[in-house]
Amino acid sequence: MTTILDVARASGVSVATVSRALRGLDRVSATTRARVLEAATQLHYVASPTATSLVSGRTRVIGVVTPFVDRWYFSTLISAIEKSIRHQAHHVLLLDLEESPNRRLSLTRDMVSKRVDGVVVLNVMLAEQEKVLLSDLRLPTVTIGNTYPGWSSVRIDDGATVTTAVQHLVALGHTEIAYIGAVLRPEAYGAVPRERRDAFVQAMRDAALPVHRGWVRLSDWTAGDATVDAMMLFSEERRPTAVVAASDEMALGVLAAANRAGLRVPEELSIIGVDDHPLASVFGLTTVRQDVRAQAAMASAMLLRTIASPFPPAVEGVVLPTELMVRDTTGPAGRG
Amino acid sequence: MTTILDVARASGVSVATVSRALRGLDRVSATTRARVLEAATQLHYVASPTATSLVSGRTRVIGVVTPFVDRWYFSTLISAIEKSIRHQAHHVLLLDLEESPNRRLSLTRDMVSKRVDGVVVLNVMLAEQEKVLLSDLRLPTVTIGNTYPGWSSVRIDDGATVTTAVQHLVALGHTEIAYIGAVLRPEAYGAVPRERRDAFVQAMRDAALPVHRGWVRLSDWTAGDATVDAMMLFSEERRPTAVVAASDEMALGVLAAANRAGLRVPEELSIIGVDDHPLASVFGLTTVRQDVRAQAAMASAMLLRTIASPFPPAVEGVVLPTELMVRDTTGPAGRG
DNA sequence: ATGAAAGCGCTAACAC
DNA sequence: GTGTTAGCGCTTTCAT
Repeated sequence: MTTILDVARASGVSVATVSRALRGLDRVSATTRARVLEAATQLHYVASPTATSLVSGRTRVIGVVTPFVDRWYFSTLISAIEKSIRHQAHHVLLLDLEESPNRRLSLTRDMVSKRVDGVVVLNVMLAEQEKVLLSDLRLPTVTIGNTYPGWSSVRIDDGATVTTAVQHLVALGHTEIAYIGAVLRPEAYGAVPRERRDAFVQAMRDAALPVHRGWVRLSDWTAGDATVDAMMLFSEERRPTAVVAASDEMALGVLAAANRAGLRVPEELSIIGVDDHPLASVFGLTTVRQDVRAQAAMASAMLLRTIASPFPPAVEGVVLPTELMVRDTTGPAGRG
Repeated sequence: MTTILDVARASGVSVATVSRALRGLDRVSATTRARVLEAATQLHYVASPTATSLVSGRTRVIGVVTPFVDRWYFSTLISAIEKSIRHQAHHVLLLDLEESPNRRLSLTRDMVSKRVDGVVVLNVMLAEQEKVLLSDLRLPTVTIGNTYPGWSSVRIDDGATVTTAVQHLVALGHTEIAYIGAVLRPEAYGAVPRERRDAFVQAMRDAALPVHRGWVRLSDWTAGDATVDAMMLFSEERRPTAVVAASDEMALGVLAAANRAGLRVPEELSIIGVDDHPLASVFGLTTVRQDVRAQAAMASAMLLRTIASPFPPAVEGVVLPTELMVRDTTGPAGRG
């Protein structure tokens, strides 16, 4: 490994000058700088991030706290965060809290302490202790999806997504509407599932429509689970004419179930999701779109700004818009 | 931030003793160790990874070089790698090479130099220069999917997946078989697309079946692209009775296209994919399964072993088995 | 404009 | 068993 000392020797100056020259600081003559750069390139010199961090106290690493890394919403956020910060020479350290299907890891001090300059929390429901940890450490924190007092956040209006979905169906004349996507594990998914579920109930009430017993199904937020739920729904005597799924992945599960049950979509069953997952357009799924990458970009920018700023972090809450994408899985009621 | 010195003062010993005590080394009396531990806990002490790295020369960070982070195959690998190394107190640094739809970043010296202890390369086709870089840096490297001389690898027999798929269809009596998943950008996807495509042609030849002009479709390895390709296929006079897709995501795209074109599956069209994507079982997609998480676990274990070993890395090439999963999208030919 | 030297927080070699 | 001390590779005063 070539060190700064090697470069210094090769260019006949001191390490201090090399440091200045390479970082583009003042008080280095043009000729010296050229010489140093030459030597550095020659020797393939890269400053040790470790040593730089030790002296500067900054790691240029952002911790991304996430309940999953292999689900679309989360991997898309992670991807977009990385792309937003790479240009500022920052890196992503994965802080994956997934442990097993029914348990998650706690965010602990040794995961973040002296390791990261800031944290982006992706839609997990943090325990009090975990929040205290980040606060104690004075780590600038921005959340995506959830909100916590004292921290900046970027999100969509989750209730509104489902309200929009219900209103779309109501406008099509549907009255028999079921909902898939209530939640089993709030600590893994944050407040979003509850918000969407509550919004469903409220929107139905606002439309003076009944919410049938058993038509608000629990689900573990996966397509497979949603398929099972939908099959239950379809196997009963009285069937809904439309289903609102709290995510597109679940909506696809419902679509698959409908296919299997021989229900024509949308003639006999309308389906609407939330997200605009890449497969939504492929399957012609009507959905309420959210811009996941934009949320990641905003959150990253806010975090980097806070880290760079000498002032105490300003708390801002950004709510990004969503958009109804009418495609082929929703249609007028009463054609079955 | 509390440092080792704080702990030393609090427990009335030297920093050296604190260091030994906390790391469970010999030559520390039980009582002293207890006192140090007590103080450390009290003060919420966590050793600075930065300082430790500087002196040890090891970062306990593994770089994961990937062409995408938000696609199923890659995010699943990343997730599984993280879970395999977290127990050994190692972390994942994302080295995301995705830049824009049609270009990727180069792996550069400053991404890895002095930053990571080893690298897992996920199915990217590295340029000569990038390989030389990793070799120069003497970074232990394990690849998943691709193989390179001199590096250990974990993969499946990509050709065999497609051969299995073709043979399954042939056994069902199909003779008019199309293929979706040839490749546009080898540098982004590695050798896999070509291997699968070649295997298709060979398997057809072995079965004495013709490969029709235009029935080996290019695709950018996404469901959306596959849908477009499939629609082209379906719009022609002569239609295949079966389609082999090089991935499940593409197979789902074909399925969506079939739905749209009003083709009954599997009566009028059989579809088979590769992967066993979570949505494959949901949609009843017949596929050739690969165990992505197992590949990640093996590769991680090999890499960690190499890093820990004082000996020069042994090069091993592991090939994991695949398995035909017959579901509902394939059926006998000639029922359309 | 440049250099000498202190120090970031820790580990390891050596002394006692 | 425990302490002293010399670095690890950089940045940053402070001299000159």
